[in-house]
Amino acid sequence: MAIETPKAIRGTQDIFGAEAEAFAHVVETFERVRKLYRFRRAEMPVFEKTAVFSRSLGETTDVVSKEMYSFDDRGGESLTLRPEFTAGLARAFLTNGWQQHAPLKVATHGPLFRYERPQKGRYRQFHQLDAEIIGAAEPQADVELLVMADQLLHELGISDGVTLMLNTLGDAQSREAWRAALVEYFRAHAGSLSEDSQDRLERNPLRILDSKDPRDKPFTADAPKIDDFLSGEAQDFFGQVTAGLKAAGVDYVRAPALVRGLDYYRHTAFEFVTDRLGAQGTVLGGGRYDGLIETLGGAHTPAVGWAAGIERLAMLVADASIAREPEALVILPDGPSAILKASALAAYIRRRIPQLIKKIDRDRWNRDFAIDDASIDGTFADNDEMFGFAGGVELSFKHNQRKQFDKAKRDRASVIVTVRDDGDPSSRTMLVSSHRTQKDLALGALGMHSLWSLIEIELGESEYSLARDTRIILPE
RNA sequence: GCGAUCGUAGCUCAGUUGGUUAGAGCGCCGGUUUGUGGUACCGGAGGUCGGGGGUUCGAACCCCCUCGAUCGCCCCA
Repeated sequence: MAIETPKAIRGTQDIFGAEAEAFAHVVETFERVRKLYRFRRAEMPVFEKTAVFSRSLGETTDVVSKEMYSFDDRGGESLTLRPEFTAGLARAFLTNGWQQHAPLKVATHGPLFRYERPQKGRYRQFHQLDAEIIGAAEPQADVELLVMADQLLHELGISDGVTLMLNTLGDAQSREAWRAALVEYFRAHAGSLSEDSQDRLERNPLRILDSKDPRDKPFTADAPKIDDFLSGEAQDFFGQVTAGLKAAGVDYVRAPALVRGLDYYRHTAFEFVTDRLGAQGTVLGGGRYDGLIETLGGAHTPAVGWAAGIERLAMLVADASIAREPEALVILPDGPSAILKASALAAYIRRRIPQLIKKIDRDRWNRDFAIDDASIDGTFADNDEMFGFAGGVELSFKHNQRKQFDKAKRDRASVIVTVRDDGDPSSRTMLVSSHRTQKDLALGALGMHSLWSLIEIELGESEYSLARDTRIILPE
């Protein structure tokens, strides 16, 4: 009887290789930018009491009413796997006395769970980056978050084709008045609306504006505009947000129909949208949620935040082939007698490389900046590559020599070093086809190839003497 | 939750009026050759044709159910 291999759960993914590199690249870039903007790091549990989400998101929202992974634990308590970050973060803010840090700039990332129909860029276990400012009513907080999001996309190299869609929902009064006007307006045309929109009329009338159904289009154009219902304060607030964006040089498009799905949003609402991911075009979205903390029993605490889908960002990164698997220097023991020597060499190089990189960076720094301050403007761009080193040393231990060599090439080795035992007159080093392009080399990129040159010099006449008999095999 | 397309070796796929032991490339394992490893060649392992049921003398190919993926709707990151 054959043993059946259990299958992965629907909507989950196993990420590997280039995709995993892209995923990690997104997270690493986020961490760097988050520190740059001085957002503090937080980690929260993956599950909470169900009430944390049902109360803050709104009972009637799709997320709460049909997409949550909820279950009773052994004590009979209803728990839920987090479908989003904000509610759990708000709960943590209240239960840990984080109020003392307000306005608190926090960031986190990790897995979230939603029972939805899987599609490209949409999974049941998915991952988000998240940034929030809790306890700040100032529009400058909204601006800070948006500028940070914009920089993140730029640093990921995927800002082309991504547009910031911006809207305001006004304060609670403005939003309510607008909502009432919309209901009245659409109710007059209810008979002509799509079934979906007739349903939305009761549950979430704002969303009718977003409808893609051609039957709704004629009515959405003439629907009441939020701008006509904004209070003076709400107008002023939005004006300060847009002025802040202009001052920081962040482009946006006013999207009066943009409405976020969750009940807690007020004032600023925004999405960064791309047309390259089909129906899942929203890559980062968020807004202000001044009422949320109160729904969890806290004092009135204004807050803003956004979340971004790591999978979606990673797909854009992969399309732009920005993230590469690290290049390799491969060390092959040439026969069993050379195994120990090869591992000694690998250990030496691996320990030495971080110091060499520091030394190179320091030398370049001195060369570029110490000589002439006036040159600073021009040197930053030139030096982008020097911080991008991603290389590794692979010590091969497969027994078949031929396979070792073939595998090294498949793994895109920049340098292959074979090691033979002492006393073997044919001891030699081989440099095999550098896979870096001419352009990379011309830029003086810090690759495995150039690092190996330094190591060769260091080794000199040592016991390895690997630089002798060097042979270079040119790329095809 | 609704609609559409699809599901054949590890990967990419071929395989129609349903008919003998289901194929290719790449990968994997072994070997030969090449003046020392980028080549070429030989051989081998590996497939419940997503799963279950049905129609039929006989189905990878037809029908039903089911699971999964993809695309769209809904919703959202």
